[in-house]
Amino acid sequence: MTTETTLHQRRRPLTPMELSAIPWIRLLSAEEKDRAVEDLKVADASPGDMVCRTGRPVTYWFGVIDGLLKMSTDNAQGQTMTYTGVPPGGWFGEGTALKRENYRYNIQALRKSRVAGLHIDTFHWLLDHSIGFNRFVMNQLNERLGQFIAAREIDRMNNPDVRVARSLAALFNPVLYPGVGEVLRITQQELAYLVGLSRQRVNEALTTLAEQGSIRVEYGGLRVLDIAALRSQVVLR
DNA sequence: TCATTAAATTGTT
DNA sequence: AACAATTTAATGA
Repeated sequence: MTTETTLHQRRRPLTPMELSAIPWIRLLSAEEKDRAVEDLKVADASPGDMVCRTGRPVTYWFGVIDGLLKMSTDNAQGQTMTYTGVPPGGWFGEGTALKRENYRYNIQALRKSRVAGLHIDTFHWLLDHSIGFNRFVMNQLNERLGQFIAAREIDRMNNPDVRVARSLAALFNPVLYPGVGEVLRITQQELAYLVGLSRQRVNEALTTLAEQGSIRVEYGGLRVLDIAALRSQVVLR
């Protein structure tokens, strides 16, 4: 089930195409950019691969170039709690990286993904030198706070259609996940894992949302037509 | 490039 | 959980 392959193997430098998928690069000065690019590494993760584990010391600040990751923790009872999915353009772990603590969650690939890593020392160097980078991180922290508050609401809702809608709205967040365009590449099975519902129920919810005109269901992905409608889903019955 | 085949994903029960 | 239908990806001429 859980492959032990980690990012520490199979690391390689970035291609120009991959660099363009990193949202904060453009905010740096030439000197800062050189330093960041020199340090950046990418690795391919297969489904089930752990990108980082709870309790491990932070060595990298991670971002998703392509694919889909899952952020979760295991509670005392041994049950896995999934917090959110991380689609392309998403960067995470800055909270723990700031404090040089240990990772507080597991990050696992849901599908074949390409993950970038910036060493924590370079992360701190950028914080010390780049205003643009600071702005990015601050914005990121603020946006994520809003998302986690929204996530609490989602958890307290029992209506599956609304849960799916709100979770989707979160994944389509353009600030946190600028790599996601009009179409989010995600299978209904993957969404089911993230939301904690059966694939059948997710399929039903997606059909309902499509009928309402807020999304369009496509093979291997979902197209957003009305993000506001997704966010403001109300429990109807 | 095209046709065939295998694999993945979806829709439904 | 199982199944058929549909779409995409892979293969090889």
